[in-house]
Amino acid sequence: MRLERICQKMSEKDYRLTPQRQVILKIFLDNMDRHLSAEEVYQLVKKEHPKIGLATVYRTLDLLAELDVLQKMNFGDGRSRYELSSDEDTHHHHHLICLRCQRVLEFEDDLLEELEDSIEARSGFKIVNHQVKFYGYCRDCQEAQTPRF
Amino acid sequence: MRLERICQKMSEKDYRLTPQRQVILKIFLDNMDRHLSAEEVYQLVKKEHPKIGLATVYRTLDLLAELDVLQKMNFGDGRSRYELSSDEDTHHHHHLICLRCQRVLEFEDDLLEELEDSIEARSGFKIVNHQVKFYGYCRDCQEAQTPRF
DNA sequence: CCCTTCATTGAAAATCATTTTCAATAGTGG
DNA sequence: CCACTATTGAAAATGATTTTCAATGAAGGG
Repeated sequence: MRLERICQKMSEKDYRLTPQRQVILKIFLDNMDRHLSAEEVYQLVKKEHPKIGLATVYRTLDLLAELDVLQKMNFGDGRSRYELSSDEDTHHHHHLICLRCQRVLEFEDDLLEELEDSIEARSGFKIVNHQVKFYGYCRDCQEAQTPRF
Repeated sequence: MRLERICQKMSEKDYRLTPQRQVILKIFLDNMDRHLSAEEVYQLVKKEHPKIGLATVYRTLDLLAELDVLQKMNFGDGRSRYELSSDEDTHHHHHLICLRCQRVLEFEDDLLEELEDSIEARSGFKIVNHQVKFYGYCRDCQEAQTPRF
């Protein structure tokens, strides 16, 4: 999502784009490929804004998730992770989580649309969002001989 | 999953089927349609086995999830939830989570198989499991006029 | 049987992520 | 410049889950 659109969303609801929030947003714009936890964001933010509090990070992440600027997700490691939302509707991707190295890969795909339509038609449930995670083994770990666990 | 198969899995790894574990398993066999949290399991177990400790519940849930007897899942309400695994491979279902009433509906479906195959072919990632959640509004809540939030 | 061993248990304490409280700060509109 | 309210940082509180530890108990060997 572009910064302009984000600012628009924030001012629509009378939220201020404070320096702390700017820094946090920048973290996400600079790390589009990562799925950051609150603690990780905190560590990154502190480099530019050392006196920020962890609570502010949590509050900002909540706020941005509320605005749909961030997607809050759970990869089963006991903490929430966040990534920038894709630009309205387009650009769908799923997460492939490696059971061996714990890496999270992204995978572009639109096929889920059909599935959603089919479910809506059959169940009467109106779907507005989804979260899909595939667990398995990435290419590297399939080849690796050494079991890690 | 049938009890027999579960016992088999446990003895394979030298785990004992203690009374506490039996009661917990029974809870799941008697509540196949629910997605119980540890606390909920604890409350149900206490009726039959009042002096069980919460820690034992957590330990047993971990153990059963480890054995793939239970699926550990997260519906975003801050606690893990568990359900009996379906019998090997067959019987796939997804979860439809209502954003208004928070109810979790189940939906039978096999269409994801194709998607998995397609992803495996294109990404080289070997998928062994998946977790799919659809967020939206159930039939009742679509009709309801009163917004809940 | 009795004894040793080791998994299991309950209760309490500890941990960890997240949320709340509260007083201080800082933008904004007048 | 003032008043109002959003926002912040630090500390305390919360809530789920995990760990610790001593006590219990089942299983096998002698």
